Formats: sequence, C-alpha cells, structure tokens
Amino acid sequence: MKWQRMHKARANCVACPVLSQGLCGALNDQEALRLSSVSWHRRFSAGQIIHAEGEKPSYFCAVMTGVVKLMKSLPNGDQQIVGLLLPGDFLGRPFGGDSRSSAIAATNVRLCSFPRAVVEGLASESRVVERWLLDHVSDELEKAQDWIVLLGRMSAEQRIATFILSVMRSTHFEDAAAPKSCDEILIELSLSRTEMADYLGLTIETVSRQIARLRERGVIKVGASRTMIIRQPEALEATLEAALPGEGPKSTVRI
Amino acid sequence: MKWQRMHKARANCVACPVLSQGLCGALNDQEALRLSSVSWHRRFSAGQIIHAEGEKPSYFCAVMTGVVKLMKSLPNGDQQIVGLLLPGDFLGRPFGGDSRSSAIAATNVRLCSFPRAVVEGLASESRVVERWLLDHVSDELEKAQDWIVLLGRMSAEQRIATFILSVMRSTHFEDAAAPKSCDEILIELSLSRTEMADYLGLTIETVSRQIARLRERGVIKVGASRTMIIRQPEALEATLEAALPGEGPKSTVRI
DNA sequence: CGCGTCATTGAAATACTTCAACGACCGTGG
DNA sequence: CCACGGTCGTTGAAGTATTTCAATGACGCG
Repeated sequence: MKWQRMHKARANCVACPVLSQGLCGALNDQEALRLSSVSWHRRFSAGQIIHAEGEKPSYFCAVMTGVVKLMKSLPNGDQQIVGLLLPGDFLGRPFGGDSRSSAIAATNVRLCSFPRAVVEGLASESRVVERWLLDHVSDELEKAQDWIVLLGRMSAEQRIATFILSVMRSTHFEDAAAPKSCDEILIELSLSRTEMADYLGLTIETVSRQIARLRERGVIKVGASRTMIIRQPEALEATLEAALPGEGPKSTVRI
Repeated sequence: MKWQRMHKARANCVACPVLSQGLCGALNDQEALRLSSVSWHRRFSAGQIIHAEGEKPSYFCAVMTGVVKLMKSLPNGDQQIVGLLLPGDFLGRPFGGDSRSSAIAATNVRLCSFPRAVVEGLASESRVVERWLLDHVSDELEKAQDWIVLLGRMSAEQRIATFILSVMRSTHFEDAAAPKSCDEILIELSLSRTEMADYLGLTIETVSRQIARLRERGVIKVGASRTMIIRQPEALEATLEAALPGEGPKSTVRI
C-alpha cells in the first residue's frame, strides 16, 4: 500500500492529506507526476487573505494543513463565513470565473497550489479527476444545505453544540470505531469567537454566553488558546434532539 | 426512421426548458437521442412527494414546468427548504447515494425522468455531460452560499425583499436588457406563506407581517392566489443596502 | 508598563416568535 | 343555493431569545 503510493508522487507528498483524502489520491502515477511537477507550496499565517472576492484565481489550491474560511461581506460591513476548508479540501471552482467569496486563512495554513490550466487540462482528459471534482462539489453542496438548516432553524445553543460536535468528529473520527472510555476529549476550535459568530450567524456575545453556559453546566471545560475539553458529548447531542419531552418526533409530512 | 431522427431531439423536446437551459442543450445529436429514447414524463400536483429523504432515487429528473422544493426535517417537526428547483434544473445527485433531502412539488410540476444508469453512463462517456453536471452543481453551491448569507445575516425585512426580487428576476430577466417603463411588475410567488417561511428561516406570521408592511408602504400590491405587483423595485433593493446613512460601506477587512 | 486584541459579563433594547383569535377563500354535501 | 368544515392568511398581544450598547478583564507584545 504505502509502497505503491511511493511511486505515485514525490517524496514530499507522502504524508500529505491531499494524497490520502483529497484529489491526489484519485490520480494514477502519470497524472500525479504531471501535477506534482508543477505544484508549489505556499504558507499563509492566520488572517492573511488568500484571495479576494471577485478576483479570478489563477491557480487551484489544496489545503495541506490549517483551516481556510470562505467569507462573504455585506454592504453594511457584516460578514458571514459560507464555508470552512480543512486539509484535503480544494480551493477554487474548476472551470469557473470570478470567485464569489474571499478565502482567508483562519489559522496558519499550508497550501499546495497548481496552475489553473493544468488542473483543468487534467480534468478534461481524465475521467477520475472530473469525477472526483464532481463528487467533491456535491459533498460541499450537501454540507452547505446542512448549514442552511442550522442557520434557518436552530437556536444559538444548538448551533454552538453542532459546531463543537463537528469539530470533535473531524478530529476524533476514530472514536466511532473504537469508543475509548476516555471521556475527556480535547479539541482545538481553530476559530476565534468572532469567526465562530460569523460562521454560526450569531454575535460574538451570544457565542461567548452560550459557551459560558455549557461551561457552567459542566458539559465542557474551556482551555486556553481556543481549546476546550468535552466532558459530556451526550449533553451536546441531547440539545440537538429538540423533540418535545415525552413525545416522539412528529412524523407528519407537511404539505 | 433512423435518418429522420438525426436531429437533436424528439418533437416533444422542442419547447422544453431542459433543452434551452438545461442538460439537454449540452448534448450532441446522438446523446440527445439516446437520452430521449429512455425518458418519460411525470406529473405531480402541488404537495406531492417526488421522493423522500433517505431514499436512493432510481432516476434523475429534469424540471420542465413548476417548482420543486428540497426540504429537510428536524426531529422536532420543523422544516427547512434547502433549495428550490426551477425549470431546467436537475433533481438527483449524479453518482450519489441516498438523497439527503426530500423533494416535494411546490406547484404542479412536470418532470422529465431518466433512469439513473443511463445518465451516469452518459456522464462517464461524454465529457460535456460531466462538465455540465459539474458546472450545474457548482452553481447550486454558490446559490446555497448566498442563502447562507441571507439566513445568517439578514433581517426578516431583507429576507422578504431578497426573495421577492429573486422571483422577479427569474421571471422578468429580460427587463435587464430592456428597462421598460412599465413599472408595474406582476409576479407569481408560487410558494405558500408556510413555504416562504420554511425557505427564509422565519415563521409564517413574520412573513405575513413583513409583506403587510411592504403593502402599507406602497412598495407592493398583494393580489390573489400568490401573486403580487411590485410598484417600487428600488425600495426593495434599498432595504438590502443596509449601509448606515451618509456613510459608505466599511471597507475594512476584518481579520 | 502600557497598548491592542480578544473574550467575558451585565443591562437595556428589540426583532422575532409564540399563542390565540379571526376572516377569507374554496370545495363538499345537504 | 347556502351552510359547513378545511386550509390558508392576517392581525393582535404577550413572551423571549438574541442583539445592542457598554464596561471590564485576560492575554500577549513592544
């Protein structure tokens, strides 16, 4: 397995999440070589603009480490995060025009960049590349639809709980297979309070208060520098089942 | 027979919006023939379930006429519309598994249905089909991101204004080219108040009240059966520019 | 030490929801 | 034909979750 992968890519791709989870894993040797020969790495520190709204990006980027936020601004200065990119995710719309949102590093970020033309050429020639792109965009669409539900129908408490759980699951996904009894789960939020507010459609104060309430209830323990310890994951999940007590969820389909 | 059919589509495709705006327009003669030979039309009346959340749809559908709503339900019975499909749009995730939302006819609907396998086969073989799908899903993602901004950051008044404007633009798009002086624009909402509420992340009462306010201000005139006349489109647009009076939009990029 | 950013907390304001009642419309059946 | 019940939309009054405004504390850095 590992041996086979060694052929696929250059040495510095071996430990790259883009290979294990992202686009590069879908490539054959020839394609991987072609792509890696024109790729280069870029670093951005937290807060730096990777590219601005309205610009046509001249390259595609795969996220290697860190978190990238996609933001939109309103005329009054409000901002809304419309997506978060994690390692393995892709930045830039294939065959698209100007970007409709700006991409900003939420943490320190390492990107693997490829010229637009090369990726588009690869996609036009390779069935698997175009298929991977289609699947990836479809996944992003489904995530966006989940977020629409969150923003449209959830209370502040539920939004916070959802966010914490999603961060937990994205970093401790192995717990699903092996439910260790270590019920003290340490997570790193990687977002400031302001960014959480922009992501969850709340104000910074509401975010702070809801986190304080969870802390007071003993559900979480807030650590320094955007870390937190989850002591009662069930309590977080319980807030999401907003069904009325003593009554199952209404199964009536509204027409 | 065969020679006579070498034009792009069957007779009943001629006036079809899927041909002019949707997938079928991207096909060559051979592909169009292949697809149309296995397609069949279905009708749904308003409120009927086209397919349910969690099921794997066995066919893809293109919307010919009417509006389809994609909905998600919460355990407490709340619902949220996560997308609206208009004529030319496509229903069903290519190469996807179970549907993550249910599709319900919002109005009377006519669909053109194709077996999954045929569309997937076509996409695997034809570059343009897969490209069209990619572009279409990417468009849907961008629309979803715009909706995230609406749900995350807009007031009820702004949501209503945005919705009315979007309906107006989708039916009177030609006005952009030729700004006729007929400033009485008649639109058909094609959504009930309940559906508007589910779409905009509000309650039915709030929707009703906001529409009443617009009517009282003379911005719109509410007609029967989900129609309305827009008298001051500028007023609707003005509510979206929520910039503070006498002051331009803040251009400071928050980090 | 002082300064800036970020987070927390309190009190007041408000936008939206919830609860409740009523009116309009429409097909059904007497 | 009109009375009846159903759905849908409107409106009012009360309640509440969240925002807004404002002040303070914690932390890192020159």
